[in-house]
Amino acid sequence: MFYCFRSKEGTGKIYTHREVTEVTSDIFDFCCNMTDEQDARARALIERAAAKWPLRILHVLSDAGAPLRFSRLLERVEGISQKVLTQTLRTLESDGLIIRTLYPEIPPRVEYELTPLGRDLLMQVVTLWRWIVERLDDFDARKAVKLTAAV
Amino acid sequence: MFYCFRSKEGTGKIYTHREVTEVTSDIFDFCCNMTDEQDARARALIERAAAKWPLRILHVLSDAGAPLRFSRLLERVEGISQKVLTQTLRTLESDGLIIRTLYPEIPPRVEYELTPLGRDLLMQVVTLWRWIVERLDDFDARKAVKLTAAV
DNA sequence: CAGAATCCTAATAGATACTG
DNA sequence: CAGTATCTATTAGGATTCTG
Repeated sequence: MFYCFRSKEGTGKIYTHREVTEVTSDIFDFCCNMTDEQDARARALIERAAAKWPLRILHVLSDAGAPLRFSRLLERVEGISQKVLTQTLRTLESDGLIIRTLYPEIPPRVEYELTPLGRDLLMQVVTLWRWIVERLDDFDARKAVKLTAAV
Repeated sequence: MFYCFRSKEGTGKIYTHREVTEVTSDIFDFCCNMTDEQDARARALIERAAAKWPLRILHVLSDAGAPLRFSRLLERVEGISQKVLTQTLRTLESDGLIIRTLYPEIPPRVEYELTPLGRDLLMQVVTLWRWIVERLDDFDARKAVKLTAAV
């Protein structure tokens, strides 16, 4: 998704900021100050979380307010295939966003539920989603203006 | 990316919230109150913006602090091909995130620059990115705990 | 210079059948 | 029930060539 936000001008130094973007410089200082390891890990993490289904699954789990079985998830996450659901749940689990609990009965029962981290990540993303929905009408080439003209 | 955050239980009603998720209910009320059109448009928009290259391109433009020519973008967005850069720029332009200016000289010169909307979207996303980087060590299955146990 | 057009591949998703 | 295994279809993206 986001891919490396660090500036990679050889040394990794950030490009010079002009007046017009000065307001954002602390944000990009943060990008610049990440270590290579942080950058790589965050990048991999977000690449996984921003894939087609993960956030939808987190939302369904949050909505349910209780652990859900595999088959319930398959019903509620409309359009997902069983294979992809399995794959995605495994990834979410290994990232610590959900917990998988196996009850060794016959037939087997498996329940998935959010972790606090998973819930918090979802809330962060919904905040971004809300920001976008509120400005939906602005995302239009006909309303585009140059930064320099606007400041 | 995020895909439909609305609950689609037939009528579109939101699932009942249990105590444990009550804190998030206003956020999900927002999801629930979106119209179908808002949902579809936001979904399409985010699907485009969350693709492999768009945010990287916005960041390079922001970093530059000035309009950049096509060939400069091709250099600075490391790893992108000419075809994909062209495609992505067209999409960003039609969403009002960047402005393309053609100077009809010979040879032709084309400059791309951020719009205020593009800059703001980038900042929103970087905010999310920062939130994630700060919690990077928590994204680990070994640290996962159940929500009910944690609250 | 800034692209358009074409061809090609590599990764993903979907569908289906099978199993502890 | 909750998967795994296998195959096919789709598609994003890369490499190359060409042009106003």
